[in-house]
Amino acid sequence: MGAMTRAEAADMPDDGAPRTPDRLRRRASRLLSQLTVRSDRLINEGLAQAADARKWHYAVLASLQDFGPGSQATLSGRTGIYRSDMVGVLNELAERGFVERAPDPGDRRRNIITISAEGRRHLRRLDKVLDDLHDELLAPLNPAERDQFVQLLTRLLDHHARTS
Amino acid sequence: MGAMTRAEAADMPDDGAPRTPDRLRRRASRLLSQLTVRSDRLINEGLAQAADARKWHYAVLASLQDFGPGSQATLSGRTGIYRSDMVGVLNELAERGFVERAPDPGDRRRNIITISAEGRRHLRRLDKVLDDLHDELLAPLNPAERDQFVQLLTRLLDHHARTS
DNA sequence: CAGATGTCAGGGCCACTGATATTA
DNA sequence: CTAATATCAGTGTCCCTGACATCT
Repeated sequence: MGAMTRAEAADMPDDGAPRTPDRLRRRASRLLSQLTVRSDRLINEGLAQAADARKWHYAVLASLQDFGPGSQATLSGRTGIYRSDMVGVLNELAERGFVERAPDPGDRRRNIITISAEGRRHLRRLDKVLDDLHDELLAPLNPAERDQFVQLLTRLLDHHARTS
Repeated sequence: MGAMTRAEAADMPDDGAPRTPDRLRRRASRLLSQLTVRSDRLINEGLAQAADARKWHYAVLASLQDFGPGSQATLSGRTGIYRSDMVGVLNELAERGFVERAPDPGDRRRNIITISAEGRRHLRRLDKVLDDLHDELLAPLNPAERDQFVQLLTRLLDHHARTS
């Protein structure tokens, strides 16, 4: 190999900073992205199969139910969905009669999005499906640990949401 | 409007299962994906800027350093990078002289990937950069909480890795 | 033959950018 | 004029599939 004169075997602690053999498994960023892939798949497949829905549907409907009607830009801010992607999500929800999109008479640039009675019914269903899916997602943790996990995630997210 | 005859205000607890007003903020799946977006961006931008690297580079180099040389399929298994994407990553690493790709004399389907002395040097640099970036990522947590967080993530990931 | 390997082409999802027409 | 809004077109990344030639 040529460079082997100085740095020999792969498990010698003198060159490559081996620390502990599982640095790959301990990096929080890697754990996060790998777990999120599984979580997203679990949620999306579960919602698709049990309610013909996507996670965006839930975000929009819950935002409407909990904070009232709003423009698409407002919903974008509440849910974290991009304005450009919001159009498609609302089309899907409006097609199924879960929301209504009406022009704002006071500001004709805006649409005012409202949740319908069917939308509320659908939201209740989604909440039940999501409860089950989160039970599966968090299965290895007991209730106290689940709270702890959510609390840690929240603190991290809040910090980085304000920062950026 | 029109369905408003039956189900009135958006904050009435009788139809849409309002529980607590922040159901959107408490769903672990949402916290996970939102935090992962920030984390991935932090890591990728940090690595790009400080070391002209991507996170895949770290995964491959650390795997080689900690577990020794291997075929591309082996590395794929160790790092979680898809075989189809591994090609490109190894091309980038080989271009910069961090790994060497040599045909396996014992099995001519395989390439054996080896980390070079320069690769080891680069890996040490990446580890330092990643330490700083994780310090930023986990800034709101004290050391005990960071361990706890990593431990919770590990348990969840292990559970879902075995399941699927 | 079945099966593993490296490679390439491409799909789908998602975060994100940029442009445009409309309106305030 | 500027700024905001809804919309559309398109980019880049990542996870993943499918196909192929080569080799065991």
